Amino acid sequence: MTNTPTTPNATIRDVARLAGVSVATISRYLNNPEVVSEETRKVVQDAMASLKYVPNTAARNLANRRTNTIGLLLTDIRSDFFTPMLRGIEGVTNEENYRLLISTVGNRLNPQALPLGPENTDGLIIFLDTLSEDQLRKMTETHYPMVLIHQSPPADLPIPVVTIENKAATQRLITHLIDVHGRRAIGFLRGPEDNQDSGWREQGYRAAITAHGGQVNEDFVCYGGFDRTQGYKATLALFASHPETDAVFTGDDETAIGVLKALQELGKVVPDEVSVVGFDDQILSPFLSPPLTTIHAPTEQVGSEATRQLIRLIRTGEADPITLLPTELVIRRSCGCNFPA
Amino acid sequence: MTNTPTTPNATIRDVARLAGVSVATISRYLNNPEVVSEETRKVVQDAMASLKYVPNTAARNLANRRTNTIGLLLTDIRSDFFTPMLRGIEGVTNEENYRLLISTVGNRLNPQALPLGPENTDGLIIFLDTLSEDQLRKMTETHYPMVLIHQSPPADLPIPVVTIENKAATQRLITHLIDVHGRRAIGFLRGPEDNQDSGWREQGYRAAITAHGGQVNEDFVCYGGFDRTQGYKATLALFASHPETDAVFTGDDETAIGVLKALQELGKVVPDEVSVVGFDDQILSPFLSPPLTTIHAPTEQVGSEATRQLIRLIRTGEADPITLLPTELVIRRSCGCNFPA
DNA sequence: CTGAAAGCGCTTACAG
DNA sequence: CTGAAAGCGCTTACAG
Repeated sequence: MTNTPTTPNATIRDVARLAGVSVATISRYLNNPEVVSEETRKVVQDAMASLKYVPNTAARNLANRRTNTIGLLLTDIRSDFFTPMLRGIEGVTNEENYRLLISTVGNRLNPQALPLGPENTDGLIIFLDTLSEDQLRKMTETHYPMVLIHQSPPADLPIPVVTIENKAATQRLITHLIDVHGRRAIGFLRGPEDNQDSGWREQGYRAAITAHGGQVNEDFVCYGGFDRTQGYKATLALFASHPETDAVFTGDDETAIGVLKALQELGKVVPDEVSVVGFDDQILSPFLSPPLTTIHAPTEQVGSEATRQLIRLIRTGEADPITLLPTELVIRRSCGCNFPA
Repeated sequence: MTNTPTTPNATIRDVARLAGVSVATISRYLNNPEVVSEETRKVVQDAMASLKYVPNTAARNLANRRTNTIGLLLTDIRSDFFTPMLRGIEGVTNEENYRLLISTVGNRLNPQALPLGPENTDGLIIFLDTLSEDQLRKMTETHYPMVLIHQSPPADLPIPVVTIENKAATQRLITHLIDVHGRRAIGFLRGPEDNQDSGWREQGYRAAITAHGGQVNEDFVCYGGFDRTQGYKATLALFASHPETDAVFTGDDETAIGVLKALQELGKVVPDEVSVVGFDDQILSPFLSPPLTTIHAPTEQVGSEATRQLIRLIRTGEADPITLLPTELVIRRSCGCNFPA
């Protein structure tokens, strides 16, 4: 299958010639139609149409010193998490007439050559642990607009953050397990060591237990990745050492899948014998069996809000230092409640 | 939070001045270091480093008449399907040093203004039903490189396609239901009317039944979207009119979730009374209960292969007219086999 | 409301 | 191996 180049595209000069006006007028028509006289406008329109003229973006970017593009930097493209976030980002970029450039970087490897930067984007949305503190610091020095998602910047760097409310929601969830379902031995698969969301959730977990006069048994706080397999293994290990466990709270819904599988193998009936609750409310959560009680994280909004903040930062030089989006308890069946089937 | 612009970036001219050479030499160093003398190279390196020089992409693009960027055009960002595909695409663009621009367009609405085109990308990957035949035709006329995913072009348009093998795999799957599990009344939730994959799967379904001396009962072929809710409703309707149904084949795994839910409510035990099988092998499929027998679709490879074809088309003007990636039967529990738990 | 001209930051034949 | 100069296709003060 062959694709041979055709006649080169018409340029602004061609349009000007055909319309019998100057290139400046064409440019004005493009950027500010109302300053061009009604009559001229018509001629220009016709000329553009008959030449099928499409302005050259590179030339406009060069002359304007901006790219009208924002970048999204990720470590990888995985998980249910990613899709709604991207949808939120893409929705706003589309609305605001920005283009969206996406790139992954190996997790903090090869710190030099970033594929996205001032040379091709007006600003950057940075997801989670994508960049090292050092890189963030350098990029901040150049005043390149950036917004972080689900990660606070190093203390002295004024980079805006968009993330979700973790602690209060978790406290509410654990309190529900204690008050309504009488759970006492609540395992917590907290997630990765350095994940900030996990840290806040752990605070909520501890606060809930302490507030009920309990004391946190450190055996119940298990570290690990957000990952089905790890959830599966951690659950088996937890019940091996603490068979009295009567509830498992996982740092995300993804992990809950592994937990449910492990409990099934152990012959523990959920939720009769053991409650299972998660965090995120991913799209599959209502379809698990039993349907998962969890905290709804507004992931799509995180994406859209981060994009709005970034565009504001680009345009006005200002943004909210921190945006904390509200989360919400979603009661289903896996905690022990009677979820309408 | 404020972000004030800083001193403008160094240009090639600044570097040339500091290094005491011409801008042409700097440009050569950038594009073809080996043609610059060892000695000059050192001086240039130092100058670039001390000025923290970053070449301006817009200027390079303008001078080169290319963007080093490829575009991905979608109707929406949804489903488990999207993530692996994007991962495949992004992997190759990264490898080949292309940037990736992503945009959605409302499904064939507003046919004029595409956000992606020759003005900002060297070529385009087009997913499914994103563009009308008319648009494809116009863009083909300009010899703009494009590759279609999961959709053939109109007959006379030479646009390369990357998709998967649907028919043979489906025939194998249905044959398995008939031969191994003795199923005879196999409902088929085929998916959207105009989806080409669905069309091929339907051919496989019919071929399998016919090959076994059966006759296809048209009541068993149900149209609908790829969607849990529709799967749920279609299943209820199917069993209402045909309670003898002993298997359901859904056009994708997503829909199978709704099918399983409906069967549970109907009190039909899967797979003892009814087999359920899907297509795609999405990440959640092994975690459904029971684990889903399905056809594995190499979605990530579809993404990477489409990207390779596009880059080849851009660079050489040639690409394979059609790339059909192999699919594979994945036996789990929901068909009736004994899947190792 | 419109035009002439300089400039955006690079690349690349053409000479040497 | 290197430089001077034209060109890539736009935008935008400056005049008028």
